[in-house]
Amino acid sequence: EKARVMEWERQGQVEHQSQNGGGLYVKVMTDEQMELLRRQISVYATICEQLVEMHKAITTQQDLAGMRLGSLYCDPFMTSAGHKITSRQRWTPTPVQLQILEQIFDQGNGTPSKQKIKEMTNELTQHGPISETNVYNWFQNRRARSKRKQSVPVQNNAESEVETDVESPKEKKTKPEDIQSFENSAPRAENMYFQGPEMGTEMHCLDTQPN
Amino acid sequence: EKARVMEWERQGQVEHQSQNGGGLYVKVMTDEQMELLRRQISVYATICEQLVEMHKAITTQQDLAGMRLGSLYCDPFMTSAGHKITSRQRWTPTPVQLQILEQIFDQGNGTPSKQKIKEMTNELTQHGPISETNVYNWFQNRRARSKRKQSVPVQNNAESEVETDVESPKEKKTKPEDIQSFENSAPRAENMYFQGPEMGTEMHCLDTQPN
DNA sequence: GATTTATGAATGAAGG
DNA sequence: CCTTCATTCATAAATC
Repeated sequence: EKARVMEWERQGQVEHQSQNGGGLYVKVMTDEQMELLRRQISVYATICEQLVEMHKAITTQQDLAGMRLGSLYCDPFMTSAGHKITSRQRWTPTPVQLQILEQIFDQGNGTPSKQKIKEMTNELTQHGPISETNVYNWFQNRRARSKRKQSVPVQNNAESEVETDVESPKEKKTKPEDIQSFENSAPRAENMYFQGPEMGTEMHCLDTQPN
Repeated sequence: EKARVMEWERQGQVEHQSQNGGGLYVKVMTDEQMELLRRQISVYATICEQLVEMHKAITTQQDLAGMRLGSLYCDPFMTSAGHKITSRQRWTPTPVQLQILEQIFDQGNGTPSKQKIKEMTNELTQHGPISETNVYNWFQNRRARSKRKQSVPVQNNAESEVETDVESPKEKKTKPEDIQSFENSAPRAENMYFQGPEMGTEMHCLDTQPN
């Protein structure tokens, strides 16, 4: 039942749109499925809101006592896949950092100058460890990869080698610019974009000020 | 407006399926949009889990139990949901594709150029769904893993440590020690808020599974 | 059907 | 900038 949300992903038919000569695969979902999704998302939104509120209240009232409970959360489930915590040897942007970076990136002001990077780094430091090199690399990678960011049409190959006479259904990476503009049409995406699993690394240290 | 998440609903095309005689309207979304949605949901799921865990820890510890937030744990899907709510489908090579790929790989022609990948993809499409990205990834992984396989079975002498000595044959590897200056300091919970909790309206307490 | 393994994919960093 | 590599994550497949 937990996978109900994305159920449509599996049962949804795959439509072959043969417009423009080049085929384009798209997923199809019914209104029912969409409504289901909408509800599920709403649930999450509400829960998050409530939890955040509560947590705020609790930590505030607890702040008086000056209790430190940071390390207490460490284990619960930041290891969603049962991995070791200490294995990080390379920088990983915190959710907040990611948000900020994405935001700046979306402003499309091309390559950030060295000066700008310095500023950014300075700002981002407030949200976690980061270096100018990290920022620089991030922008490099982000730009480079935004080009082939086209969604990979991963379709299940239920049966082996069906001779589908398709030409090249998944090559919609015609122009990077097109994709770019397409991405812009999904506005708030970046604001919510935290890449789940890594988040735990930051969250568990909820104590605001280690004295 | 709380319906931002469903933005794709507006931009997605609407397909008219005239099957069954009676027309049936369905929404259409691209893979990219779907991936976006998936991530958004994943974000919520993770945040919820985190918050719940933290909250549990706090309330358990201080035991003052003044606030009754137990109702928040009541959600049926929270406990079992997690990251599993949104699952990504991934490409799996068909036997024939795999065979071809292995064959090409064995020819030792190192890194396949972009052009070569395109050709291969084109060829492999005859034997099942596949994209250039898939091919690219496959070669990357194949090479990386064949390299790693080599370095492992080298030790057969008087050996005592068999746990952390599987270093890659590189010497420029970073320090194995995790002297990382303590993950991150204090990412306040507020930082995790997303500017759109207002999208939940019709939902309050879960237990919504339309089962 | 719960765990473990194999492997496709994501990404930070280095090289050119 | 672009490409490549190393590492990690997530999940399909395999195993128990």
